Parts: sequence; structure tokens; C-alpha cells
Amino acid sequence: MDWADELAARVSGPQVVNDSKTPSGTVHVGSLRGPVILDVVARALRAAGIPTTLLYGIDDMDPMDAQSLLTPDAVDRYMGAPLASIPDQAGDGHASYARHHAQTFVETFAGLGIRPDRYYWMSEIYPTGNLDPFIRLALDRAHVVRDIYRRVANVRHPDAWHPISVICERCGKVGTTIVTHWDGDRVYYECRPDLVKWAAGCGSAGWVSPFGGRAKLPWNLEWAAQWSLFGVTIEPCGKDLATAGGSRDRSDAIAREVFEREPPINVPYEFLNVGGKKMSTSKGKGAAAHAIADTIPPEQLRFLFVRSRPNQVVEFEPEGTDAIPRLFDEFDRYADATAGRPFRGELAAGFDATLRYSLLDPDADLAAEAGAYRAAFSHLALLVQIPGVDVVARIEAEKGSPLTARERAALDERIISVGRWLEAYAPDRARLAVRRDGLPEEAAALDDQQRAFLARLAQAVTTPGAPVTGEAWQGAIFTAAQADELPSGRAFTAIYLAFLGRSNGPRAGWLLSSLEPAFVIGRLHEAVANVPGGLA
RNA sequence: GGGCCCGUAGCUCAAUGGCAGAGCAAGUGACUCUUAAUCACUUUGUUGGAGGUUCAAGUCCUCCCGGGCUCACCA
Repeated sequence: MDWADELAARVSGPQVVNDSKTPSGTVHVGSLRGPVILDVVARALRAAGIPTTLLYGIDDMDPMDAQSLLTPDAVDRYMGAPLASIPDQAGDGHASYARHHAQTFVETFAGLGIRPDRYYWMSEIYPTGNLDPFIRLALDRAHVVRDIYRRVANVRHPDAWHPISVICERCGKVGTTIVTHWDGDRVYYECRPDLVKWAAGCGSAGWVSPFGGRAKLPWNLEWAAQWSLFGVTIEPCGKDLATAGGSRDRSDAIAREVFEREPPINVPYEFLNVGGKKMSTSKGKGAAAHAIADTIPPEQLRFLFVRSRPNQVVEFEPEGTDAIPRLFDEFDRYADATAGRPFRGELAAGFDATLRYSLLDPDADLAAEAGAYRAAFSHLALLVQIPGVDVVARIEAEKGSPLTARERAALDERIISVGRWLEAYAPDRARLAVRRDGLPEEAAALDDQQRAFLARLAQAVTTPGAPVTGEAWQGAIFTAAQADELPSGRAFTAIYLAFLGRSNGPRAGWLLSSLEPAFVIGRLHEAVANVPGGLA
């Protein structure tokens, strides 16, 4: 049983699983852990026969608070304005800044097999008036809210402060307004130039009704109001919010004391660390973060997150390591185990659930998916580097039967991953380079028997004309080795040393067939004749 | 300064309080057609440290060290 199943076993009755996000910037890999956990929780509940609704909110009434996300000419006008009312800075046709970025992550989620039953937009919820009862409660109990902030978070608001942000009637900003009076019908607000450091209000003031979309609840109240409005029973949150005295504590207290409802079950989760550090778009790891998502296919990315308990930091360092190949290998091992094939080592109980929750399609046939033929990542990494090899045909030959459409699609996906990995992350030892410039010094390690074998091979391929196919070359190698009674392993080592300067390599026949015969023969002779300098 | 999470083999991680284990990496060997594959075997530990509870502690308690995150004017 895996962690999500354990959670599902603890609850009864219909569940509403929720999360929400501010559409302020692009999504990086680390920030995908939350949505994956959210989705897996919902899948586990459903697998346990519990009626479950998965909701995802877009907090597009949140104020813009980062200048770097705006074009310079938009800063004065839009800092502090709701994201939903800022024009699309990318200028690619979206109705607003919020729509632009929300679309990015809706698409990203869909690509990861995360399809909430419903996305809700706060900019659409407020005008319906559905939040008005909560706005009224918050204003009536403003002293309770102030007390919670002081007690739980040690934040002291002025006595006149009320938990609502009016959208300024004149300048349209929401981050710059403060409400100081509430008469049970309207609120008195001021749009201050200096309320917050990051945005300047226009200075207007007045009495206005806070209902029907004219005002927004501060984040902690809005969160608790979402729980009440939608009947949320489970909501994971990142540990940045889950800390004591942090956002979640405040919202929990507000839910209980202001809206009089138990907060949902929390599933606090840790982050994804890259090289021991949290990923962040603002800390220079952003580009790398994006590239990682482009390199790892969705199912392996889900697997990365599903495999670990939420409270465990996921350490992942793809740069110059075999972390990515190993992720694939582990995935394949889980698949082997689930399919009932032999697999190395042992796996904790629940491995089949882990695999199931890693699949894109929640309704996929687990046995069929697990049983599908998958070429090992490192094997592919090798094949794609040999010129002239038909990788698909080669893999099909290794499988022994034609690939299914599903297997072919997975192979194509994996080949793309391999290419990106070799390009961006792979350690040098994974890259294949024929030493064109001359006999590698490592070839000094060749012994007499190996030199004799190379000589025989050179002779064999010259006499009737060089082999053309990889298979023919492979045959020639074995024949030559046999004639000298040289164990094939040492024969191959000899070839690798002569051409690659290393003791192992890809299938030698195919490697040699990708090179010009004249070069191959020349190099063979060199290796036989020359004992590179420096060694007595 | 407060809080939370974490610390187990070189790396990534397991172990209802009950003989510290896997994968990968490394090493040795096998292989006449998958040779960076496959197979067999092997090495690696003061479980961050010190106390305590217990017949028994990686696991529970206290303190310390280290790493990470977070809160104290935002969402």
C-alpha cells in the first residue's frame, strides 16, 4: 500500500480535493510536485471506492507584486492590480496576464495526466456573490481575524484594519487599499500610495459595498472561504505554507473561528531539490528547471514524485550524473515487478500502486502498461549515437516481435529524452567519440594476442572487400577472434581501445560499419604496429 | 529569534520497537553473435553526536551538531 492509499483508507464519505495557484509566472518542475500529489490523492480515493471531486482554483484576483514580471511601461500602472485585470504581457492574444499564465499551467497539468473535474477562477467567483456571506462574516468578526493574526502569526494589524481589500474604483488596484470602517452595508477604504512597498495606490478614498466582486478577501481568508464554499475535505500544501504560524495555520484558525468549519485534512509536502537546493525560477536554476521537464516524459516525472512520501525531500541532480537514466531504470523495474517479470532486488509493498499512479491515464490497463516492452534508457543512449543505426528496427529485433503502437510511441518519447539528456546533462563518459585524430594512448594496453587479433581482422576485411553491414562486421570480428582463440570479450576490448580509447563500447560491428572502411583498416594497422610512446 | 522537515553504504532510498537491507555505482569472474547487454559472485556502515527509557532503539524521550525550508510588513 502506498502513501496515497494509506490516506484514502483513513477517510470515509465523499471527498472534495482542492488546490489553487496564483497565475503569476511560469511553472517549473519543482512546483509540479503539488499538482501530482493532488492528483494521486484523488486517484487513490477513487480507487478505494470513495466518490471524489477534484477542484483546482486559479487565484487570479491576487495582486501583481513582482515588477520583473511586467514590461517596464506597465509597472506603475499595474503593480498591485489583480492579475485578472492586467493585459497579457506576452501579447499573444490572451484576455489577461492571468489567463496567459493559467493556460500554461492548465496545459502543463493536462500533459501530466492531471485533469481536475473543474477549474474555478476567483475573478469569476466573486461577481457571482457566492462569497458575499463569507465577506460579511469576516467583516463582522474583524476583531477575531485581527486576534488570530496576532496570536497565530504574530502579525499586528491596526485596530481599524478590516480583512478585505477593495478594488480601487479609480485605479483598479487591490494590493494598495485598506478598509478602516464597516457599517454593515458598506466599507470605507483608502487607496494609499505607501501601504505596501511594491505598489503605489492612487490616494482616492470612499464608501463602497464590498460585495459582488468589488472587493477581495485577503489570501488567508480567501483560502478558508474556498474550503467552506466548495466543501473541501482534503487539501495538500507545500511546506512553505505549512510551517507553524504560516499561512496554513492562519487559514485553519480562520476556518474554525470565523467561518466555523473544520479545515480540510492537510497533506504537507516537501520540495524538489536540485543539487541540494530548492528549485526556483528566480535563483538561476529556472532555465534548468524548464529543461528538466522537457527531458523527462510525463510518466517518469510523475514517478519521481509518486515514489517518495510527500514529507520527503526529493533530491534530484541531473547535471553530469546518471540520475535521469536511473529514474527510467527504476520505472522499468517497477513495471517488471508489476507485470510479474523477474526483477533485480526487492521492492517495498505498494510498488504496483506507485506504477499505476505514475501512468498518465488513470483508467489505463495496469497489466498491459506494465507488460509493455521498454528499451533500457542507457541502451538507447548508446544506439542513438551510432550513425546509421535504425534504432526502431534494432529495438524491434531485440524484442523479437513488432512493437505495438503504444510501445512505439513510448520508444519515440524515450528517444527524444535520450537526445536531450545527451545534449544537456549526460556525463562525458556517456558520450561516444571515435578518436579520429590518432591512435588513443589507451591502446598501449593492448597485449600481443589482441594485436594479433586486430591484424587478422584488418587482413580479413581487406582481402575480399570490407563488410558493409553491422552484422557482417560483427561476424568478421567473431571469426577473427575465434581463429586466434581469443575470448570474445578481449577481442571487443581491443577494438574499443583502438577506436574509442576505452575498454567498452557499443556493439562493435555496428560501430565499425558506421565508419569509412579505409579509416577502420588504417586504424587497425596503427594499433597493431604502434606501441604509443611513453611506455617502455 | 520561533517553527517544521530531514540526517542510514560512494549516490538515491527501504526497514508494525525485534538478526541494518535494496537499487545504482565500484570490484572479480563467465560469455561463439544483445558485449555500456546478460549472468554469477564480492566489498562498503560508530544509522550525524551524547545521554536516557526498554529484555531489545535506525525507530520512542532529552540535549547538541549539520543541512533544508519557513514565519515575524505578501500571496
